Amino acid sequence: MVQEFNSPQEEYRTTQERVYFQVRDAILRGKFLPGRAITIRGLAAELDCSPMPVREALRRLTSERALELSDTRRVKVPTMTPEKLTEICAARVALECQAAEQALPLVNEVELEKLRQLDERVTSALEQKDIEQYVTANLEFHFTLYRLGQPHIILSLIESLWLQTAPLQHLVFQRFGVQELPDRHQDLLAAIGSKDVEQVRKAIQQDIEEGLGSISAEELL
Amino acid sequence: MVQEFNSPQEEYRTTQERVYFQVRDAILRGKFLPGRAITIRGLAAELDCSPMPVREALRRLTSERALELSDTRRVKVPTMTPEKLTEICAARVALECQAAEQALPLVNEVELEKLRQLDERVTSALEQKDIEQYVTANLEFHFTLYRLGQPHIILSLIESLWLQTAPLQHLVFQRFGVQELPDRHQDLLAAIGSKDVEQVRKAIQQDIEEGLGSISAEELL
DNA sequence: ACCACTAAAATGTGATCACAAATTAGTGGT
DNA sequence: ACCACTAATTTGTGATCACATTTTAGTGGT
Repeated sequence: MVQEFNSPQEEYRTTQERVYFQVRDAILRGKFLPGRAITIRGLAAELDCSPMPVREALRRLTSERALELSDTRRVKVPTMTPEKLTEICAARVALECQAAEQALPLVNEVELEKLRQLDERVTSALEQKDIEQYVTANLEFHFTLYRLGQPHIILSLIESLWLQTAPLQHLVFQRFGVQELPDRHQDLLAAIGSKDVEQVRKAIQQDIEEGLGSISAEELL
Repeated sequence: MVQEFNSPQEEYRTTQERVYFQVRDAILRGKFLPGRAITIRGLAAELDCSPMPVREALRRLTSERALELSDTRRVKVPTMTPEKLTEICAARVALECQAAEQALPLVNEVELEKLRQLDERVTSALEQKDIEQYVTANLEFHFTLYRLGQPHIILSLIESLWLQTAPLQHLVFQRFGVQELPDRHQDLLAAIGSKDVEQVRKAIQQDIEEGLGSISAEELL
């Protein structure tokens, strides 16, 4: 098993917290396959701790719907269904538009420039077809914007939704690549620059619906 | 300690699940005071099990923000701040409008009648100033509507948001009563009856903002 | 009375153990 | 080869224990 987990650079207060973020990160990076079962003892061995902290971390991730419990109580990466995808899409539009609207008044030239740089990393990753880089940069682009309004509660809801689509997203990218992905960030950046709330909402909605819609079109295994 | 917890009528698959719902229910019914610490061993004794299931249930509720961890790792009922309240308000408007919109096409006469009956329970509870009854009926009214569209993911996000305001709501009701509460359900029912999406959204937004706004006006201790 | 300091009790975290249920491996029969 | 059946292993859950940290109670001094 090579480079499944990142070693934690930050210091965590508890083992459980460390495990939580390590597993969470692994999910976001597509290291788990949907449908594959995850074992407490297995993870504990890999992460060098007792089953105890793993249990709590998995319980936490399960309640965020990043993982799910099978009918036999086993923890696994959820498989996506068209219904779930539609719902996540709708929820993301609702919440991310709200977060962006909240952030908009706080965008100054410095922040806008930071966003432009992040967008360049996204497009550059797209050109090089670097999936890993694309996912990371795209995530940072969106969350850098949303974080401006300091929306703690809404942000954690949005994070939960991203966690839920991450495994599928990686699956699709690995099968079809990232070349077909549209880049709506330009529209978004322009809208932000002109402080046009309605345009920002439209751009975010398009970004989300085109991004996840293209997946919806493919078979969902 | 009298009638703090409901005895579980349904059968749960695990003790942890039973404890989770019991504590969750107690929070919704305002049995915990904001700021008061909750101890694992204390709950375990009250709920007649070992600390183990309690730990996992509390971890779960913490990740839903129904409870929070203090800097010394103790679990307590979160205290509300104006910032959090504003955020929850915005998130609820965004998500509940979405849920209602999704439910709207599925409302038939039977469902509408059920909603009317629930609304009567709400107004009746308001007249009798029965806080317990009002909270329960109001919750059922909203969630009966939202559940129609079968929005699993969005619904659990909304539930999380309601959980977060429950303790404060009870606190305010006990201090000021429920007489001043406006009843926007009539507008909502009318809008639903005429299948007017825009009116439904407006009614929900007003219901939420007036309900939580009146709290915001009071001091938040 | 009030406050700093200390000692005792209680608390959260993590490890280990026991056990029932589920999964996997193995076996024999057709 | 294929499938039903059984045995061995693995798994999740819950209980108990150990320990460092925090909280509370108690004490003495001003």
